[in-house]
Amino acid sequence: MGRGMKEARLGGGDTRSVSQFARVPKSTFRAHIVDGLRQAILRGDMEPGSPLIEANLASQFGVSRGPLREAMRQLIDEGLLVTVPYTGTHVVDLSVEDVREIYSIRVNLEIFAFEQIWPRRDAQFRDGLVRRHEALTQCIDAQDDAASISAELELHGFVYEAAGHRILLKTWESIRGRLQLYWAAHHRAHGIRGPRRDGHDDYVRTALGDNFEDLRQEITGHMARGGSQTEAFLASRVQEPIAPPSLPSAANDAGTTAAAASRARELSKSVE
Amino acid sequence: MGRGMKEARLGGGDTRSVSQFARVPKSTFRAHIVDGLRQAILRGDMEPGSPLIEANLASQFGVSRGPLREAMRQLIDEGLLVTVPYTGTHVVDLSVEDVREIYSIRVNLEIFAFEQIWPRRDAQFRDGLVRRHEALTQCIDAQDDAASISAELELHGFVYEAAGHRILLKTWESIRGRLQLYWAAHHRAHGIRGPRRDGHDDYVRTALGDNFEDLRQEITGHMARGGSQTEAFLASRVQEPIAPPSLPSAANDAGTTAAAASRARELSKSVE
DNA sequence: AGGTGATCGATTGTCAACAATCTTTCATCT
DNA sequence: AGATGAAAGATTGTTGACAATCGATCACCT
Repeated sequence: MGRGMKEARLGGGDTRSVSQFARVPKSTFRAHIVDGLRQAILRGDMEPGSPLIEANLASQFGVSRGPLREAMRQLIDEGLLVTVPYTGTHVVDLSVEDVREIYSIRVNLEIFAFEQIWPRRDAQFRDGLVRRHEALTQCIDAQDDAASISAELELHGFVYEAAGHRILLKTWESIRGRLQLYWAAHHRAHGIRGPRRDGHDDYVRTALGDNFEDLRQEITGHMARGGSQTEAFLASRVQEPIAPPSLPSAANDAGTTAAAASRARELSKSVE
Repeated sequence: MGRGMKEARLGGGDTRSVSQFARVPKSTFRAHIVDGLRQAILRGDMEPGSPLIEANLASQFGVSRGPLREAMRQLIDEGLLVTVPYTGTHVVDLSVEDVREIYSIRVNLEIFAFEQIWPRRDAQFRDGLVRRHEALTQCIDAQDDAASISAELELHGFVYEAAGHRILLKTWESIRGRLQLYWAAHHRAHGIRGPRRDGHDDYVRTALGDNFEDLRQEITGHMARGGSQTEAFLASRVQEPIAPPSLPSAANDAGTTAAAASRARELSKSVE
């Protein structure tokens, strides 16, 4: 049926017309779907725990199941989806332990990022940081919570990008998705989100200052504040997945498949 | 064909099963191929930079291209393969910068791992560490270089497992592959590998001691030694790329997430 | 000769159908 | 009734064929 419609779809959905001489990204359906799906998940179009069925998503994206499966596989590796063979794939439902881990390793990674860039901080770095801080403040003033989440992630993410450390950046990106996912859920549940308007003033100030130790302490404290707030919220939920076995190397489990599947009620809304 | 095999890989997690009622064997061709391919790559069956063609591998594994593609996609995400759409997929060829990044972040992650487990070190931890250290020493004495590499990775990996931090562990695993890949190449090129027999004595001693600061310095020094040795090797070979002529270490990333990393990195330098 | 454009082979991307497996439902038995 | 087991429906896993793209080769034009 749709063999000949590929070109039209490809040209229509892409927004890369103004590149001066930038390498045109070789387009693949898979790449587009990864972006679209990730965006849909992070935007909260599908609640944590809700199932994703390949056939539906494939038709919604207008492609066949092949490319869609590969895209899903990538999001699984990113930690945004969890899957059980022959059974189903769901949006990840973060446990208290997960969020705790994210915050704890964030402290470590972000300090490492600053170690990398500390002697190389220049005007460009300063401007980038300040600009993103201002953007964040404006979003908070406008009480646009979704934008505030993105702006805060942009602010922190800028440090990772500026560090010029590819492995570090990739690690951050794999964490960022889940962090954003959690913040979105937190926001939906609590109505209002938490970042105070001056929550990042000290962060930016010490980041541009001359005392690394001050920055280290600020980051530690910053994360501790976010972490405790986070855990309080998660603890208030009754969900509480299975306690991991008391040993290291606890395999991650999406909880009992029956519970997860039956709990999944809201089917996927339109994704586009 | 036979479907009832073993080994299952849940998304993101490892194929570990613990309790007596562990989730069993749901088999997937993809899971088997991922393991087999990874093993082949790490074992050095295919040189860094050599191409992987889907049709050949598919017939070689006795499956169709679908599952094989998904398996390759996972190894791409792990950083063991690099791909260019419509063009080809190759075993990653690490650059000096890559190895430098690996070593630098290893210092950070391993110290973090010890921070996590430091107050919880018990007899089991001590035994595990000592046992792996002995295994490593034996491999070195036997002059079995391949086994030495695995043993050394087992020793360090044990710390990450014992930390009980899933994100940390996954990050380590994503690094471990490339590290092993590099060590194998190093070994093939130099004939003999480098770890002195007593190279880890101080490491294990401080890891089981009472002074965290000593351990921190030992790890930093340990990695610095490995790193400098590494860079000397890579620098010596920088003028002589491998057999495949038009090769890649310049722009080795796919149109997926890795592209974003490199793109962001370039952006931080260029104007905007 | 040097550059230019078409052609061919090889490889990856995509599709639609088929097979295996899981979950649920419902009839059956104790 | 409660448990047990078989059939049905739904979803994922797998396959082989087809289409799009890339790189190299070679004829052709200036």
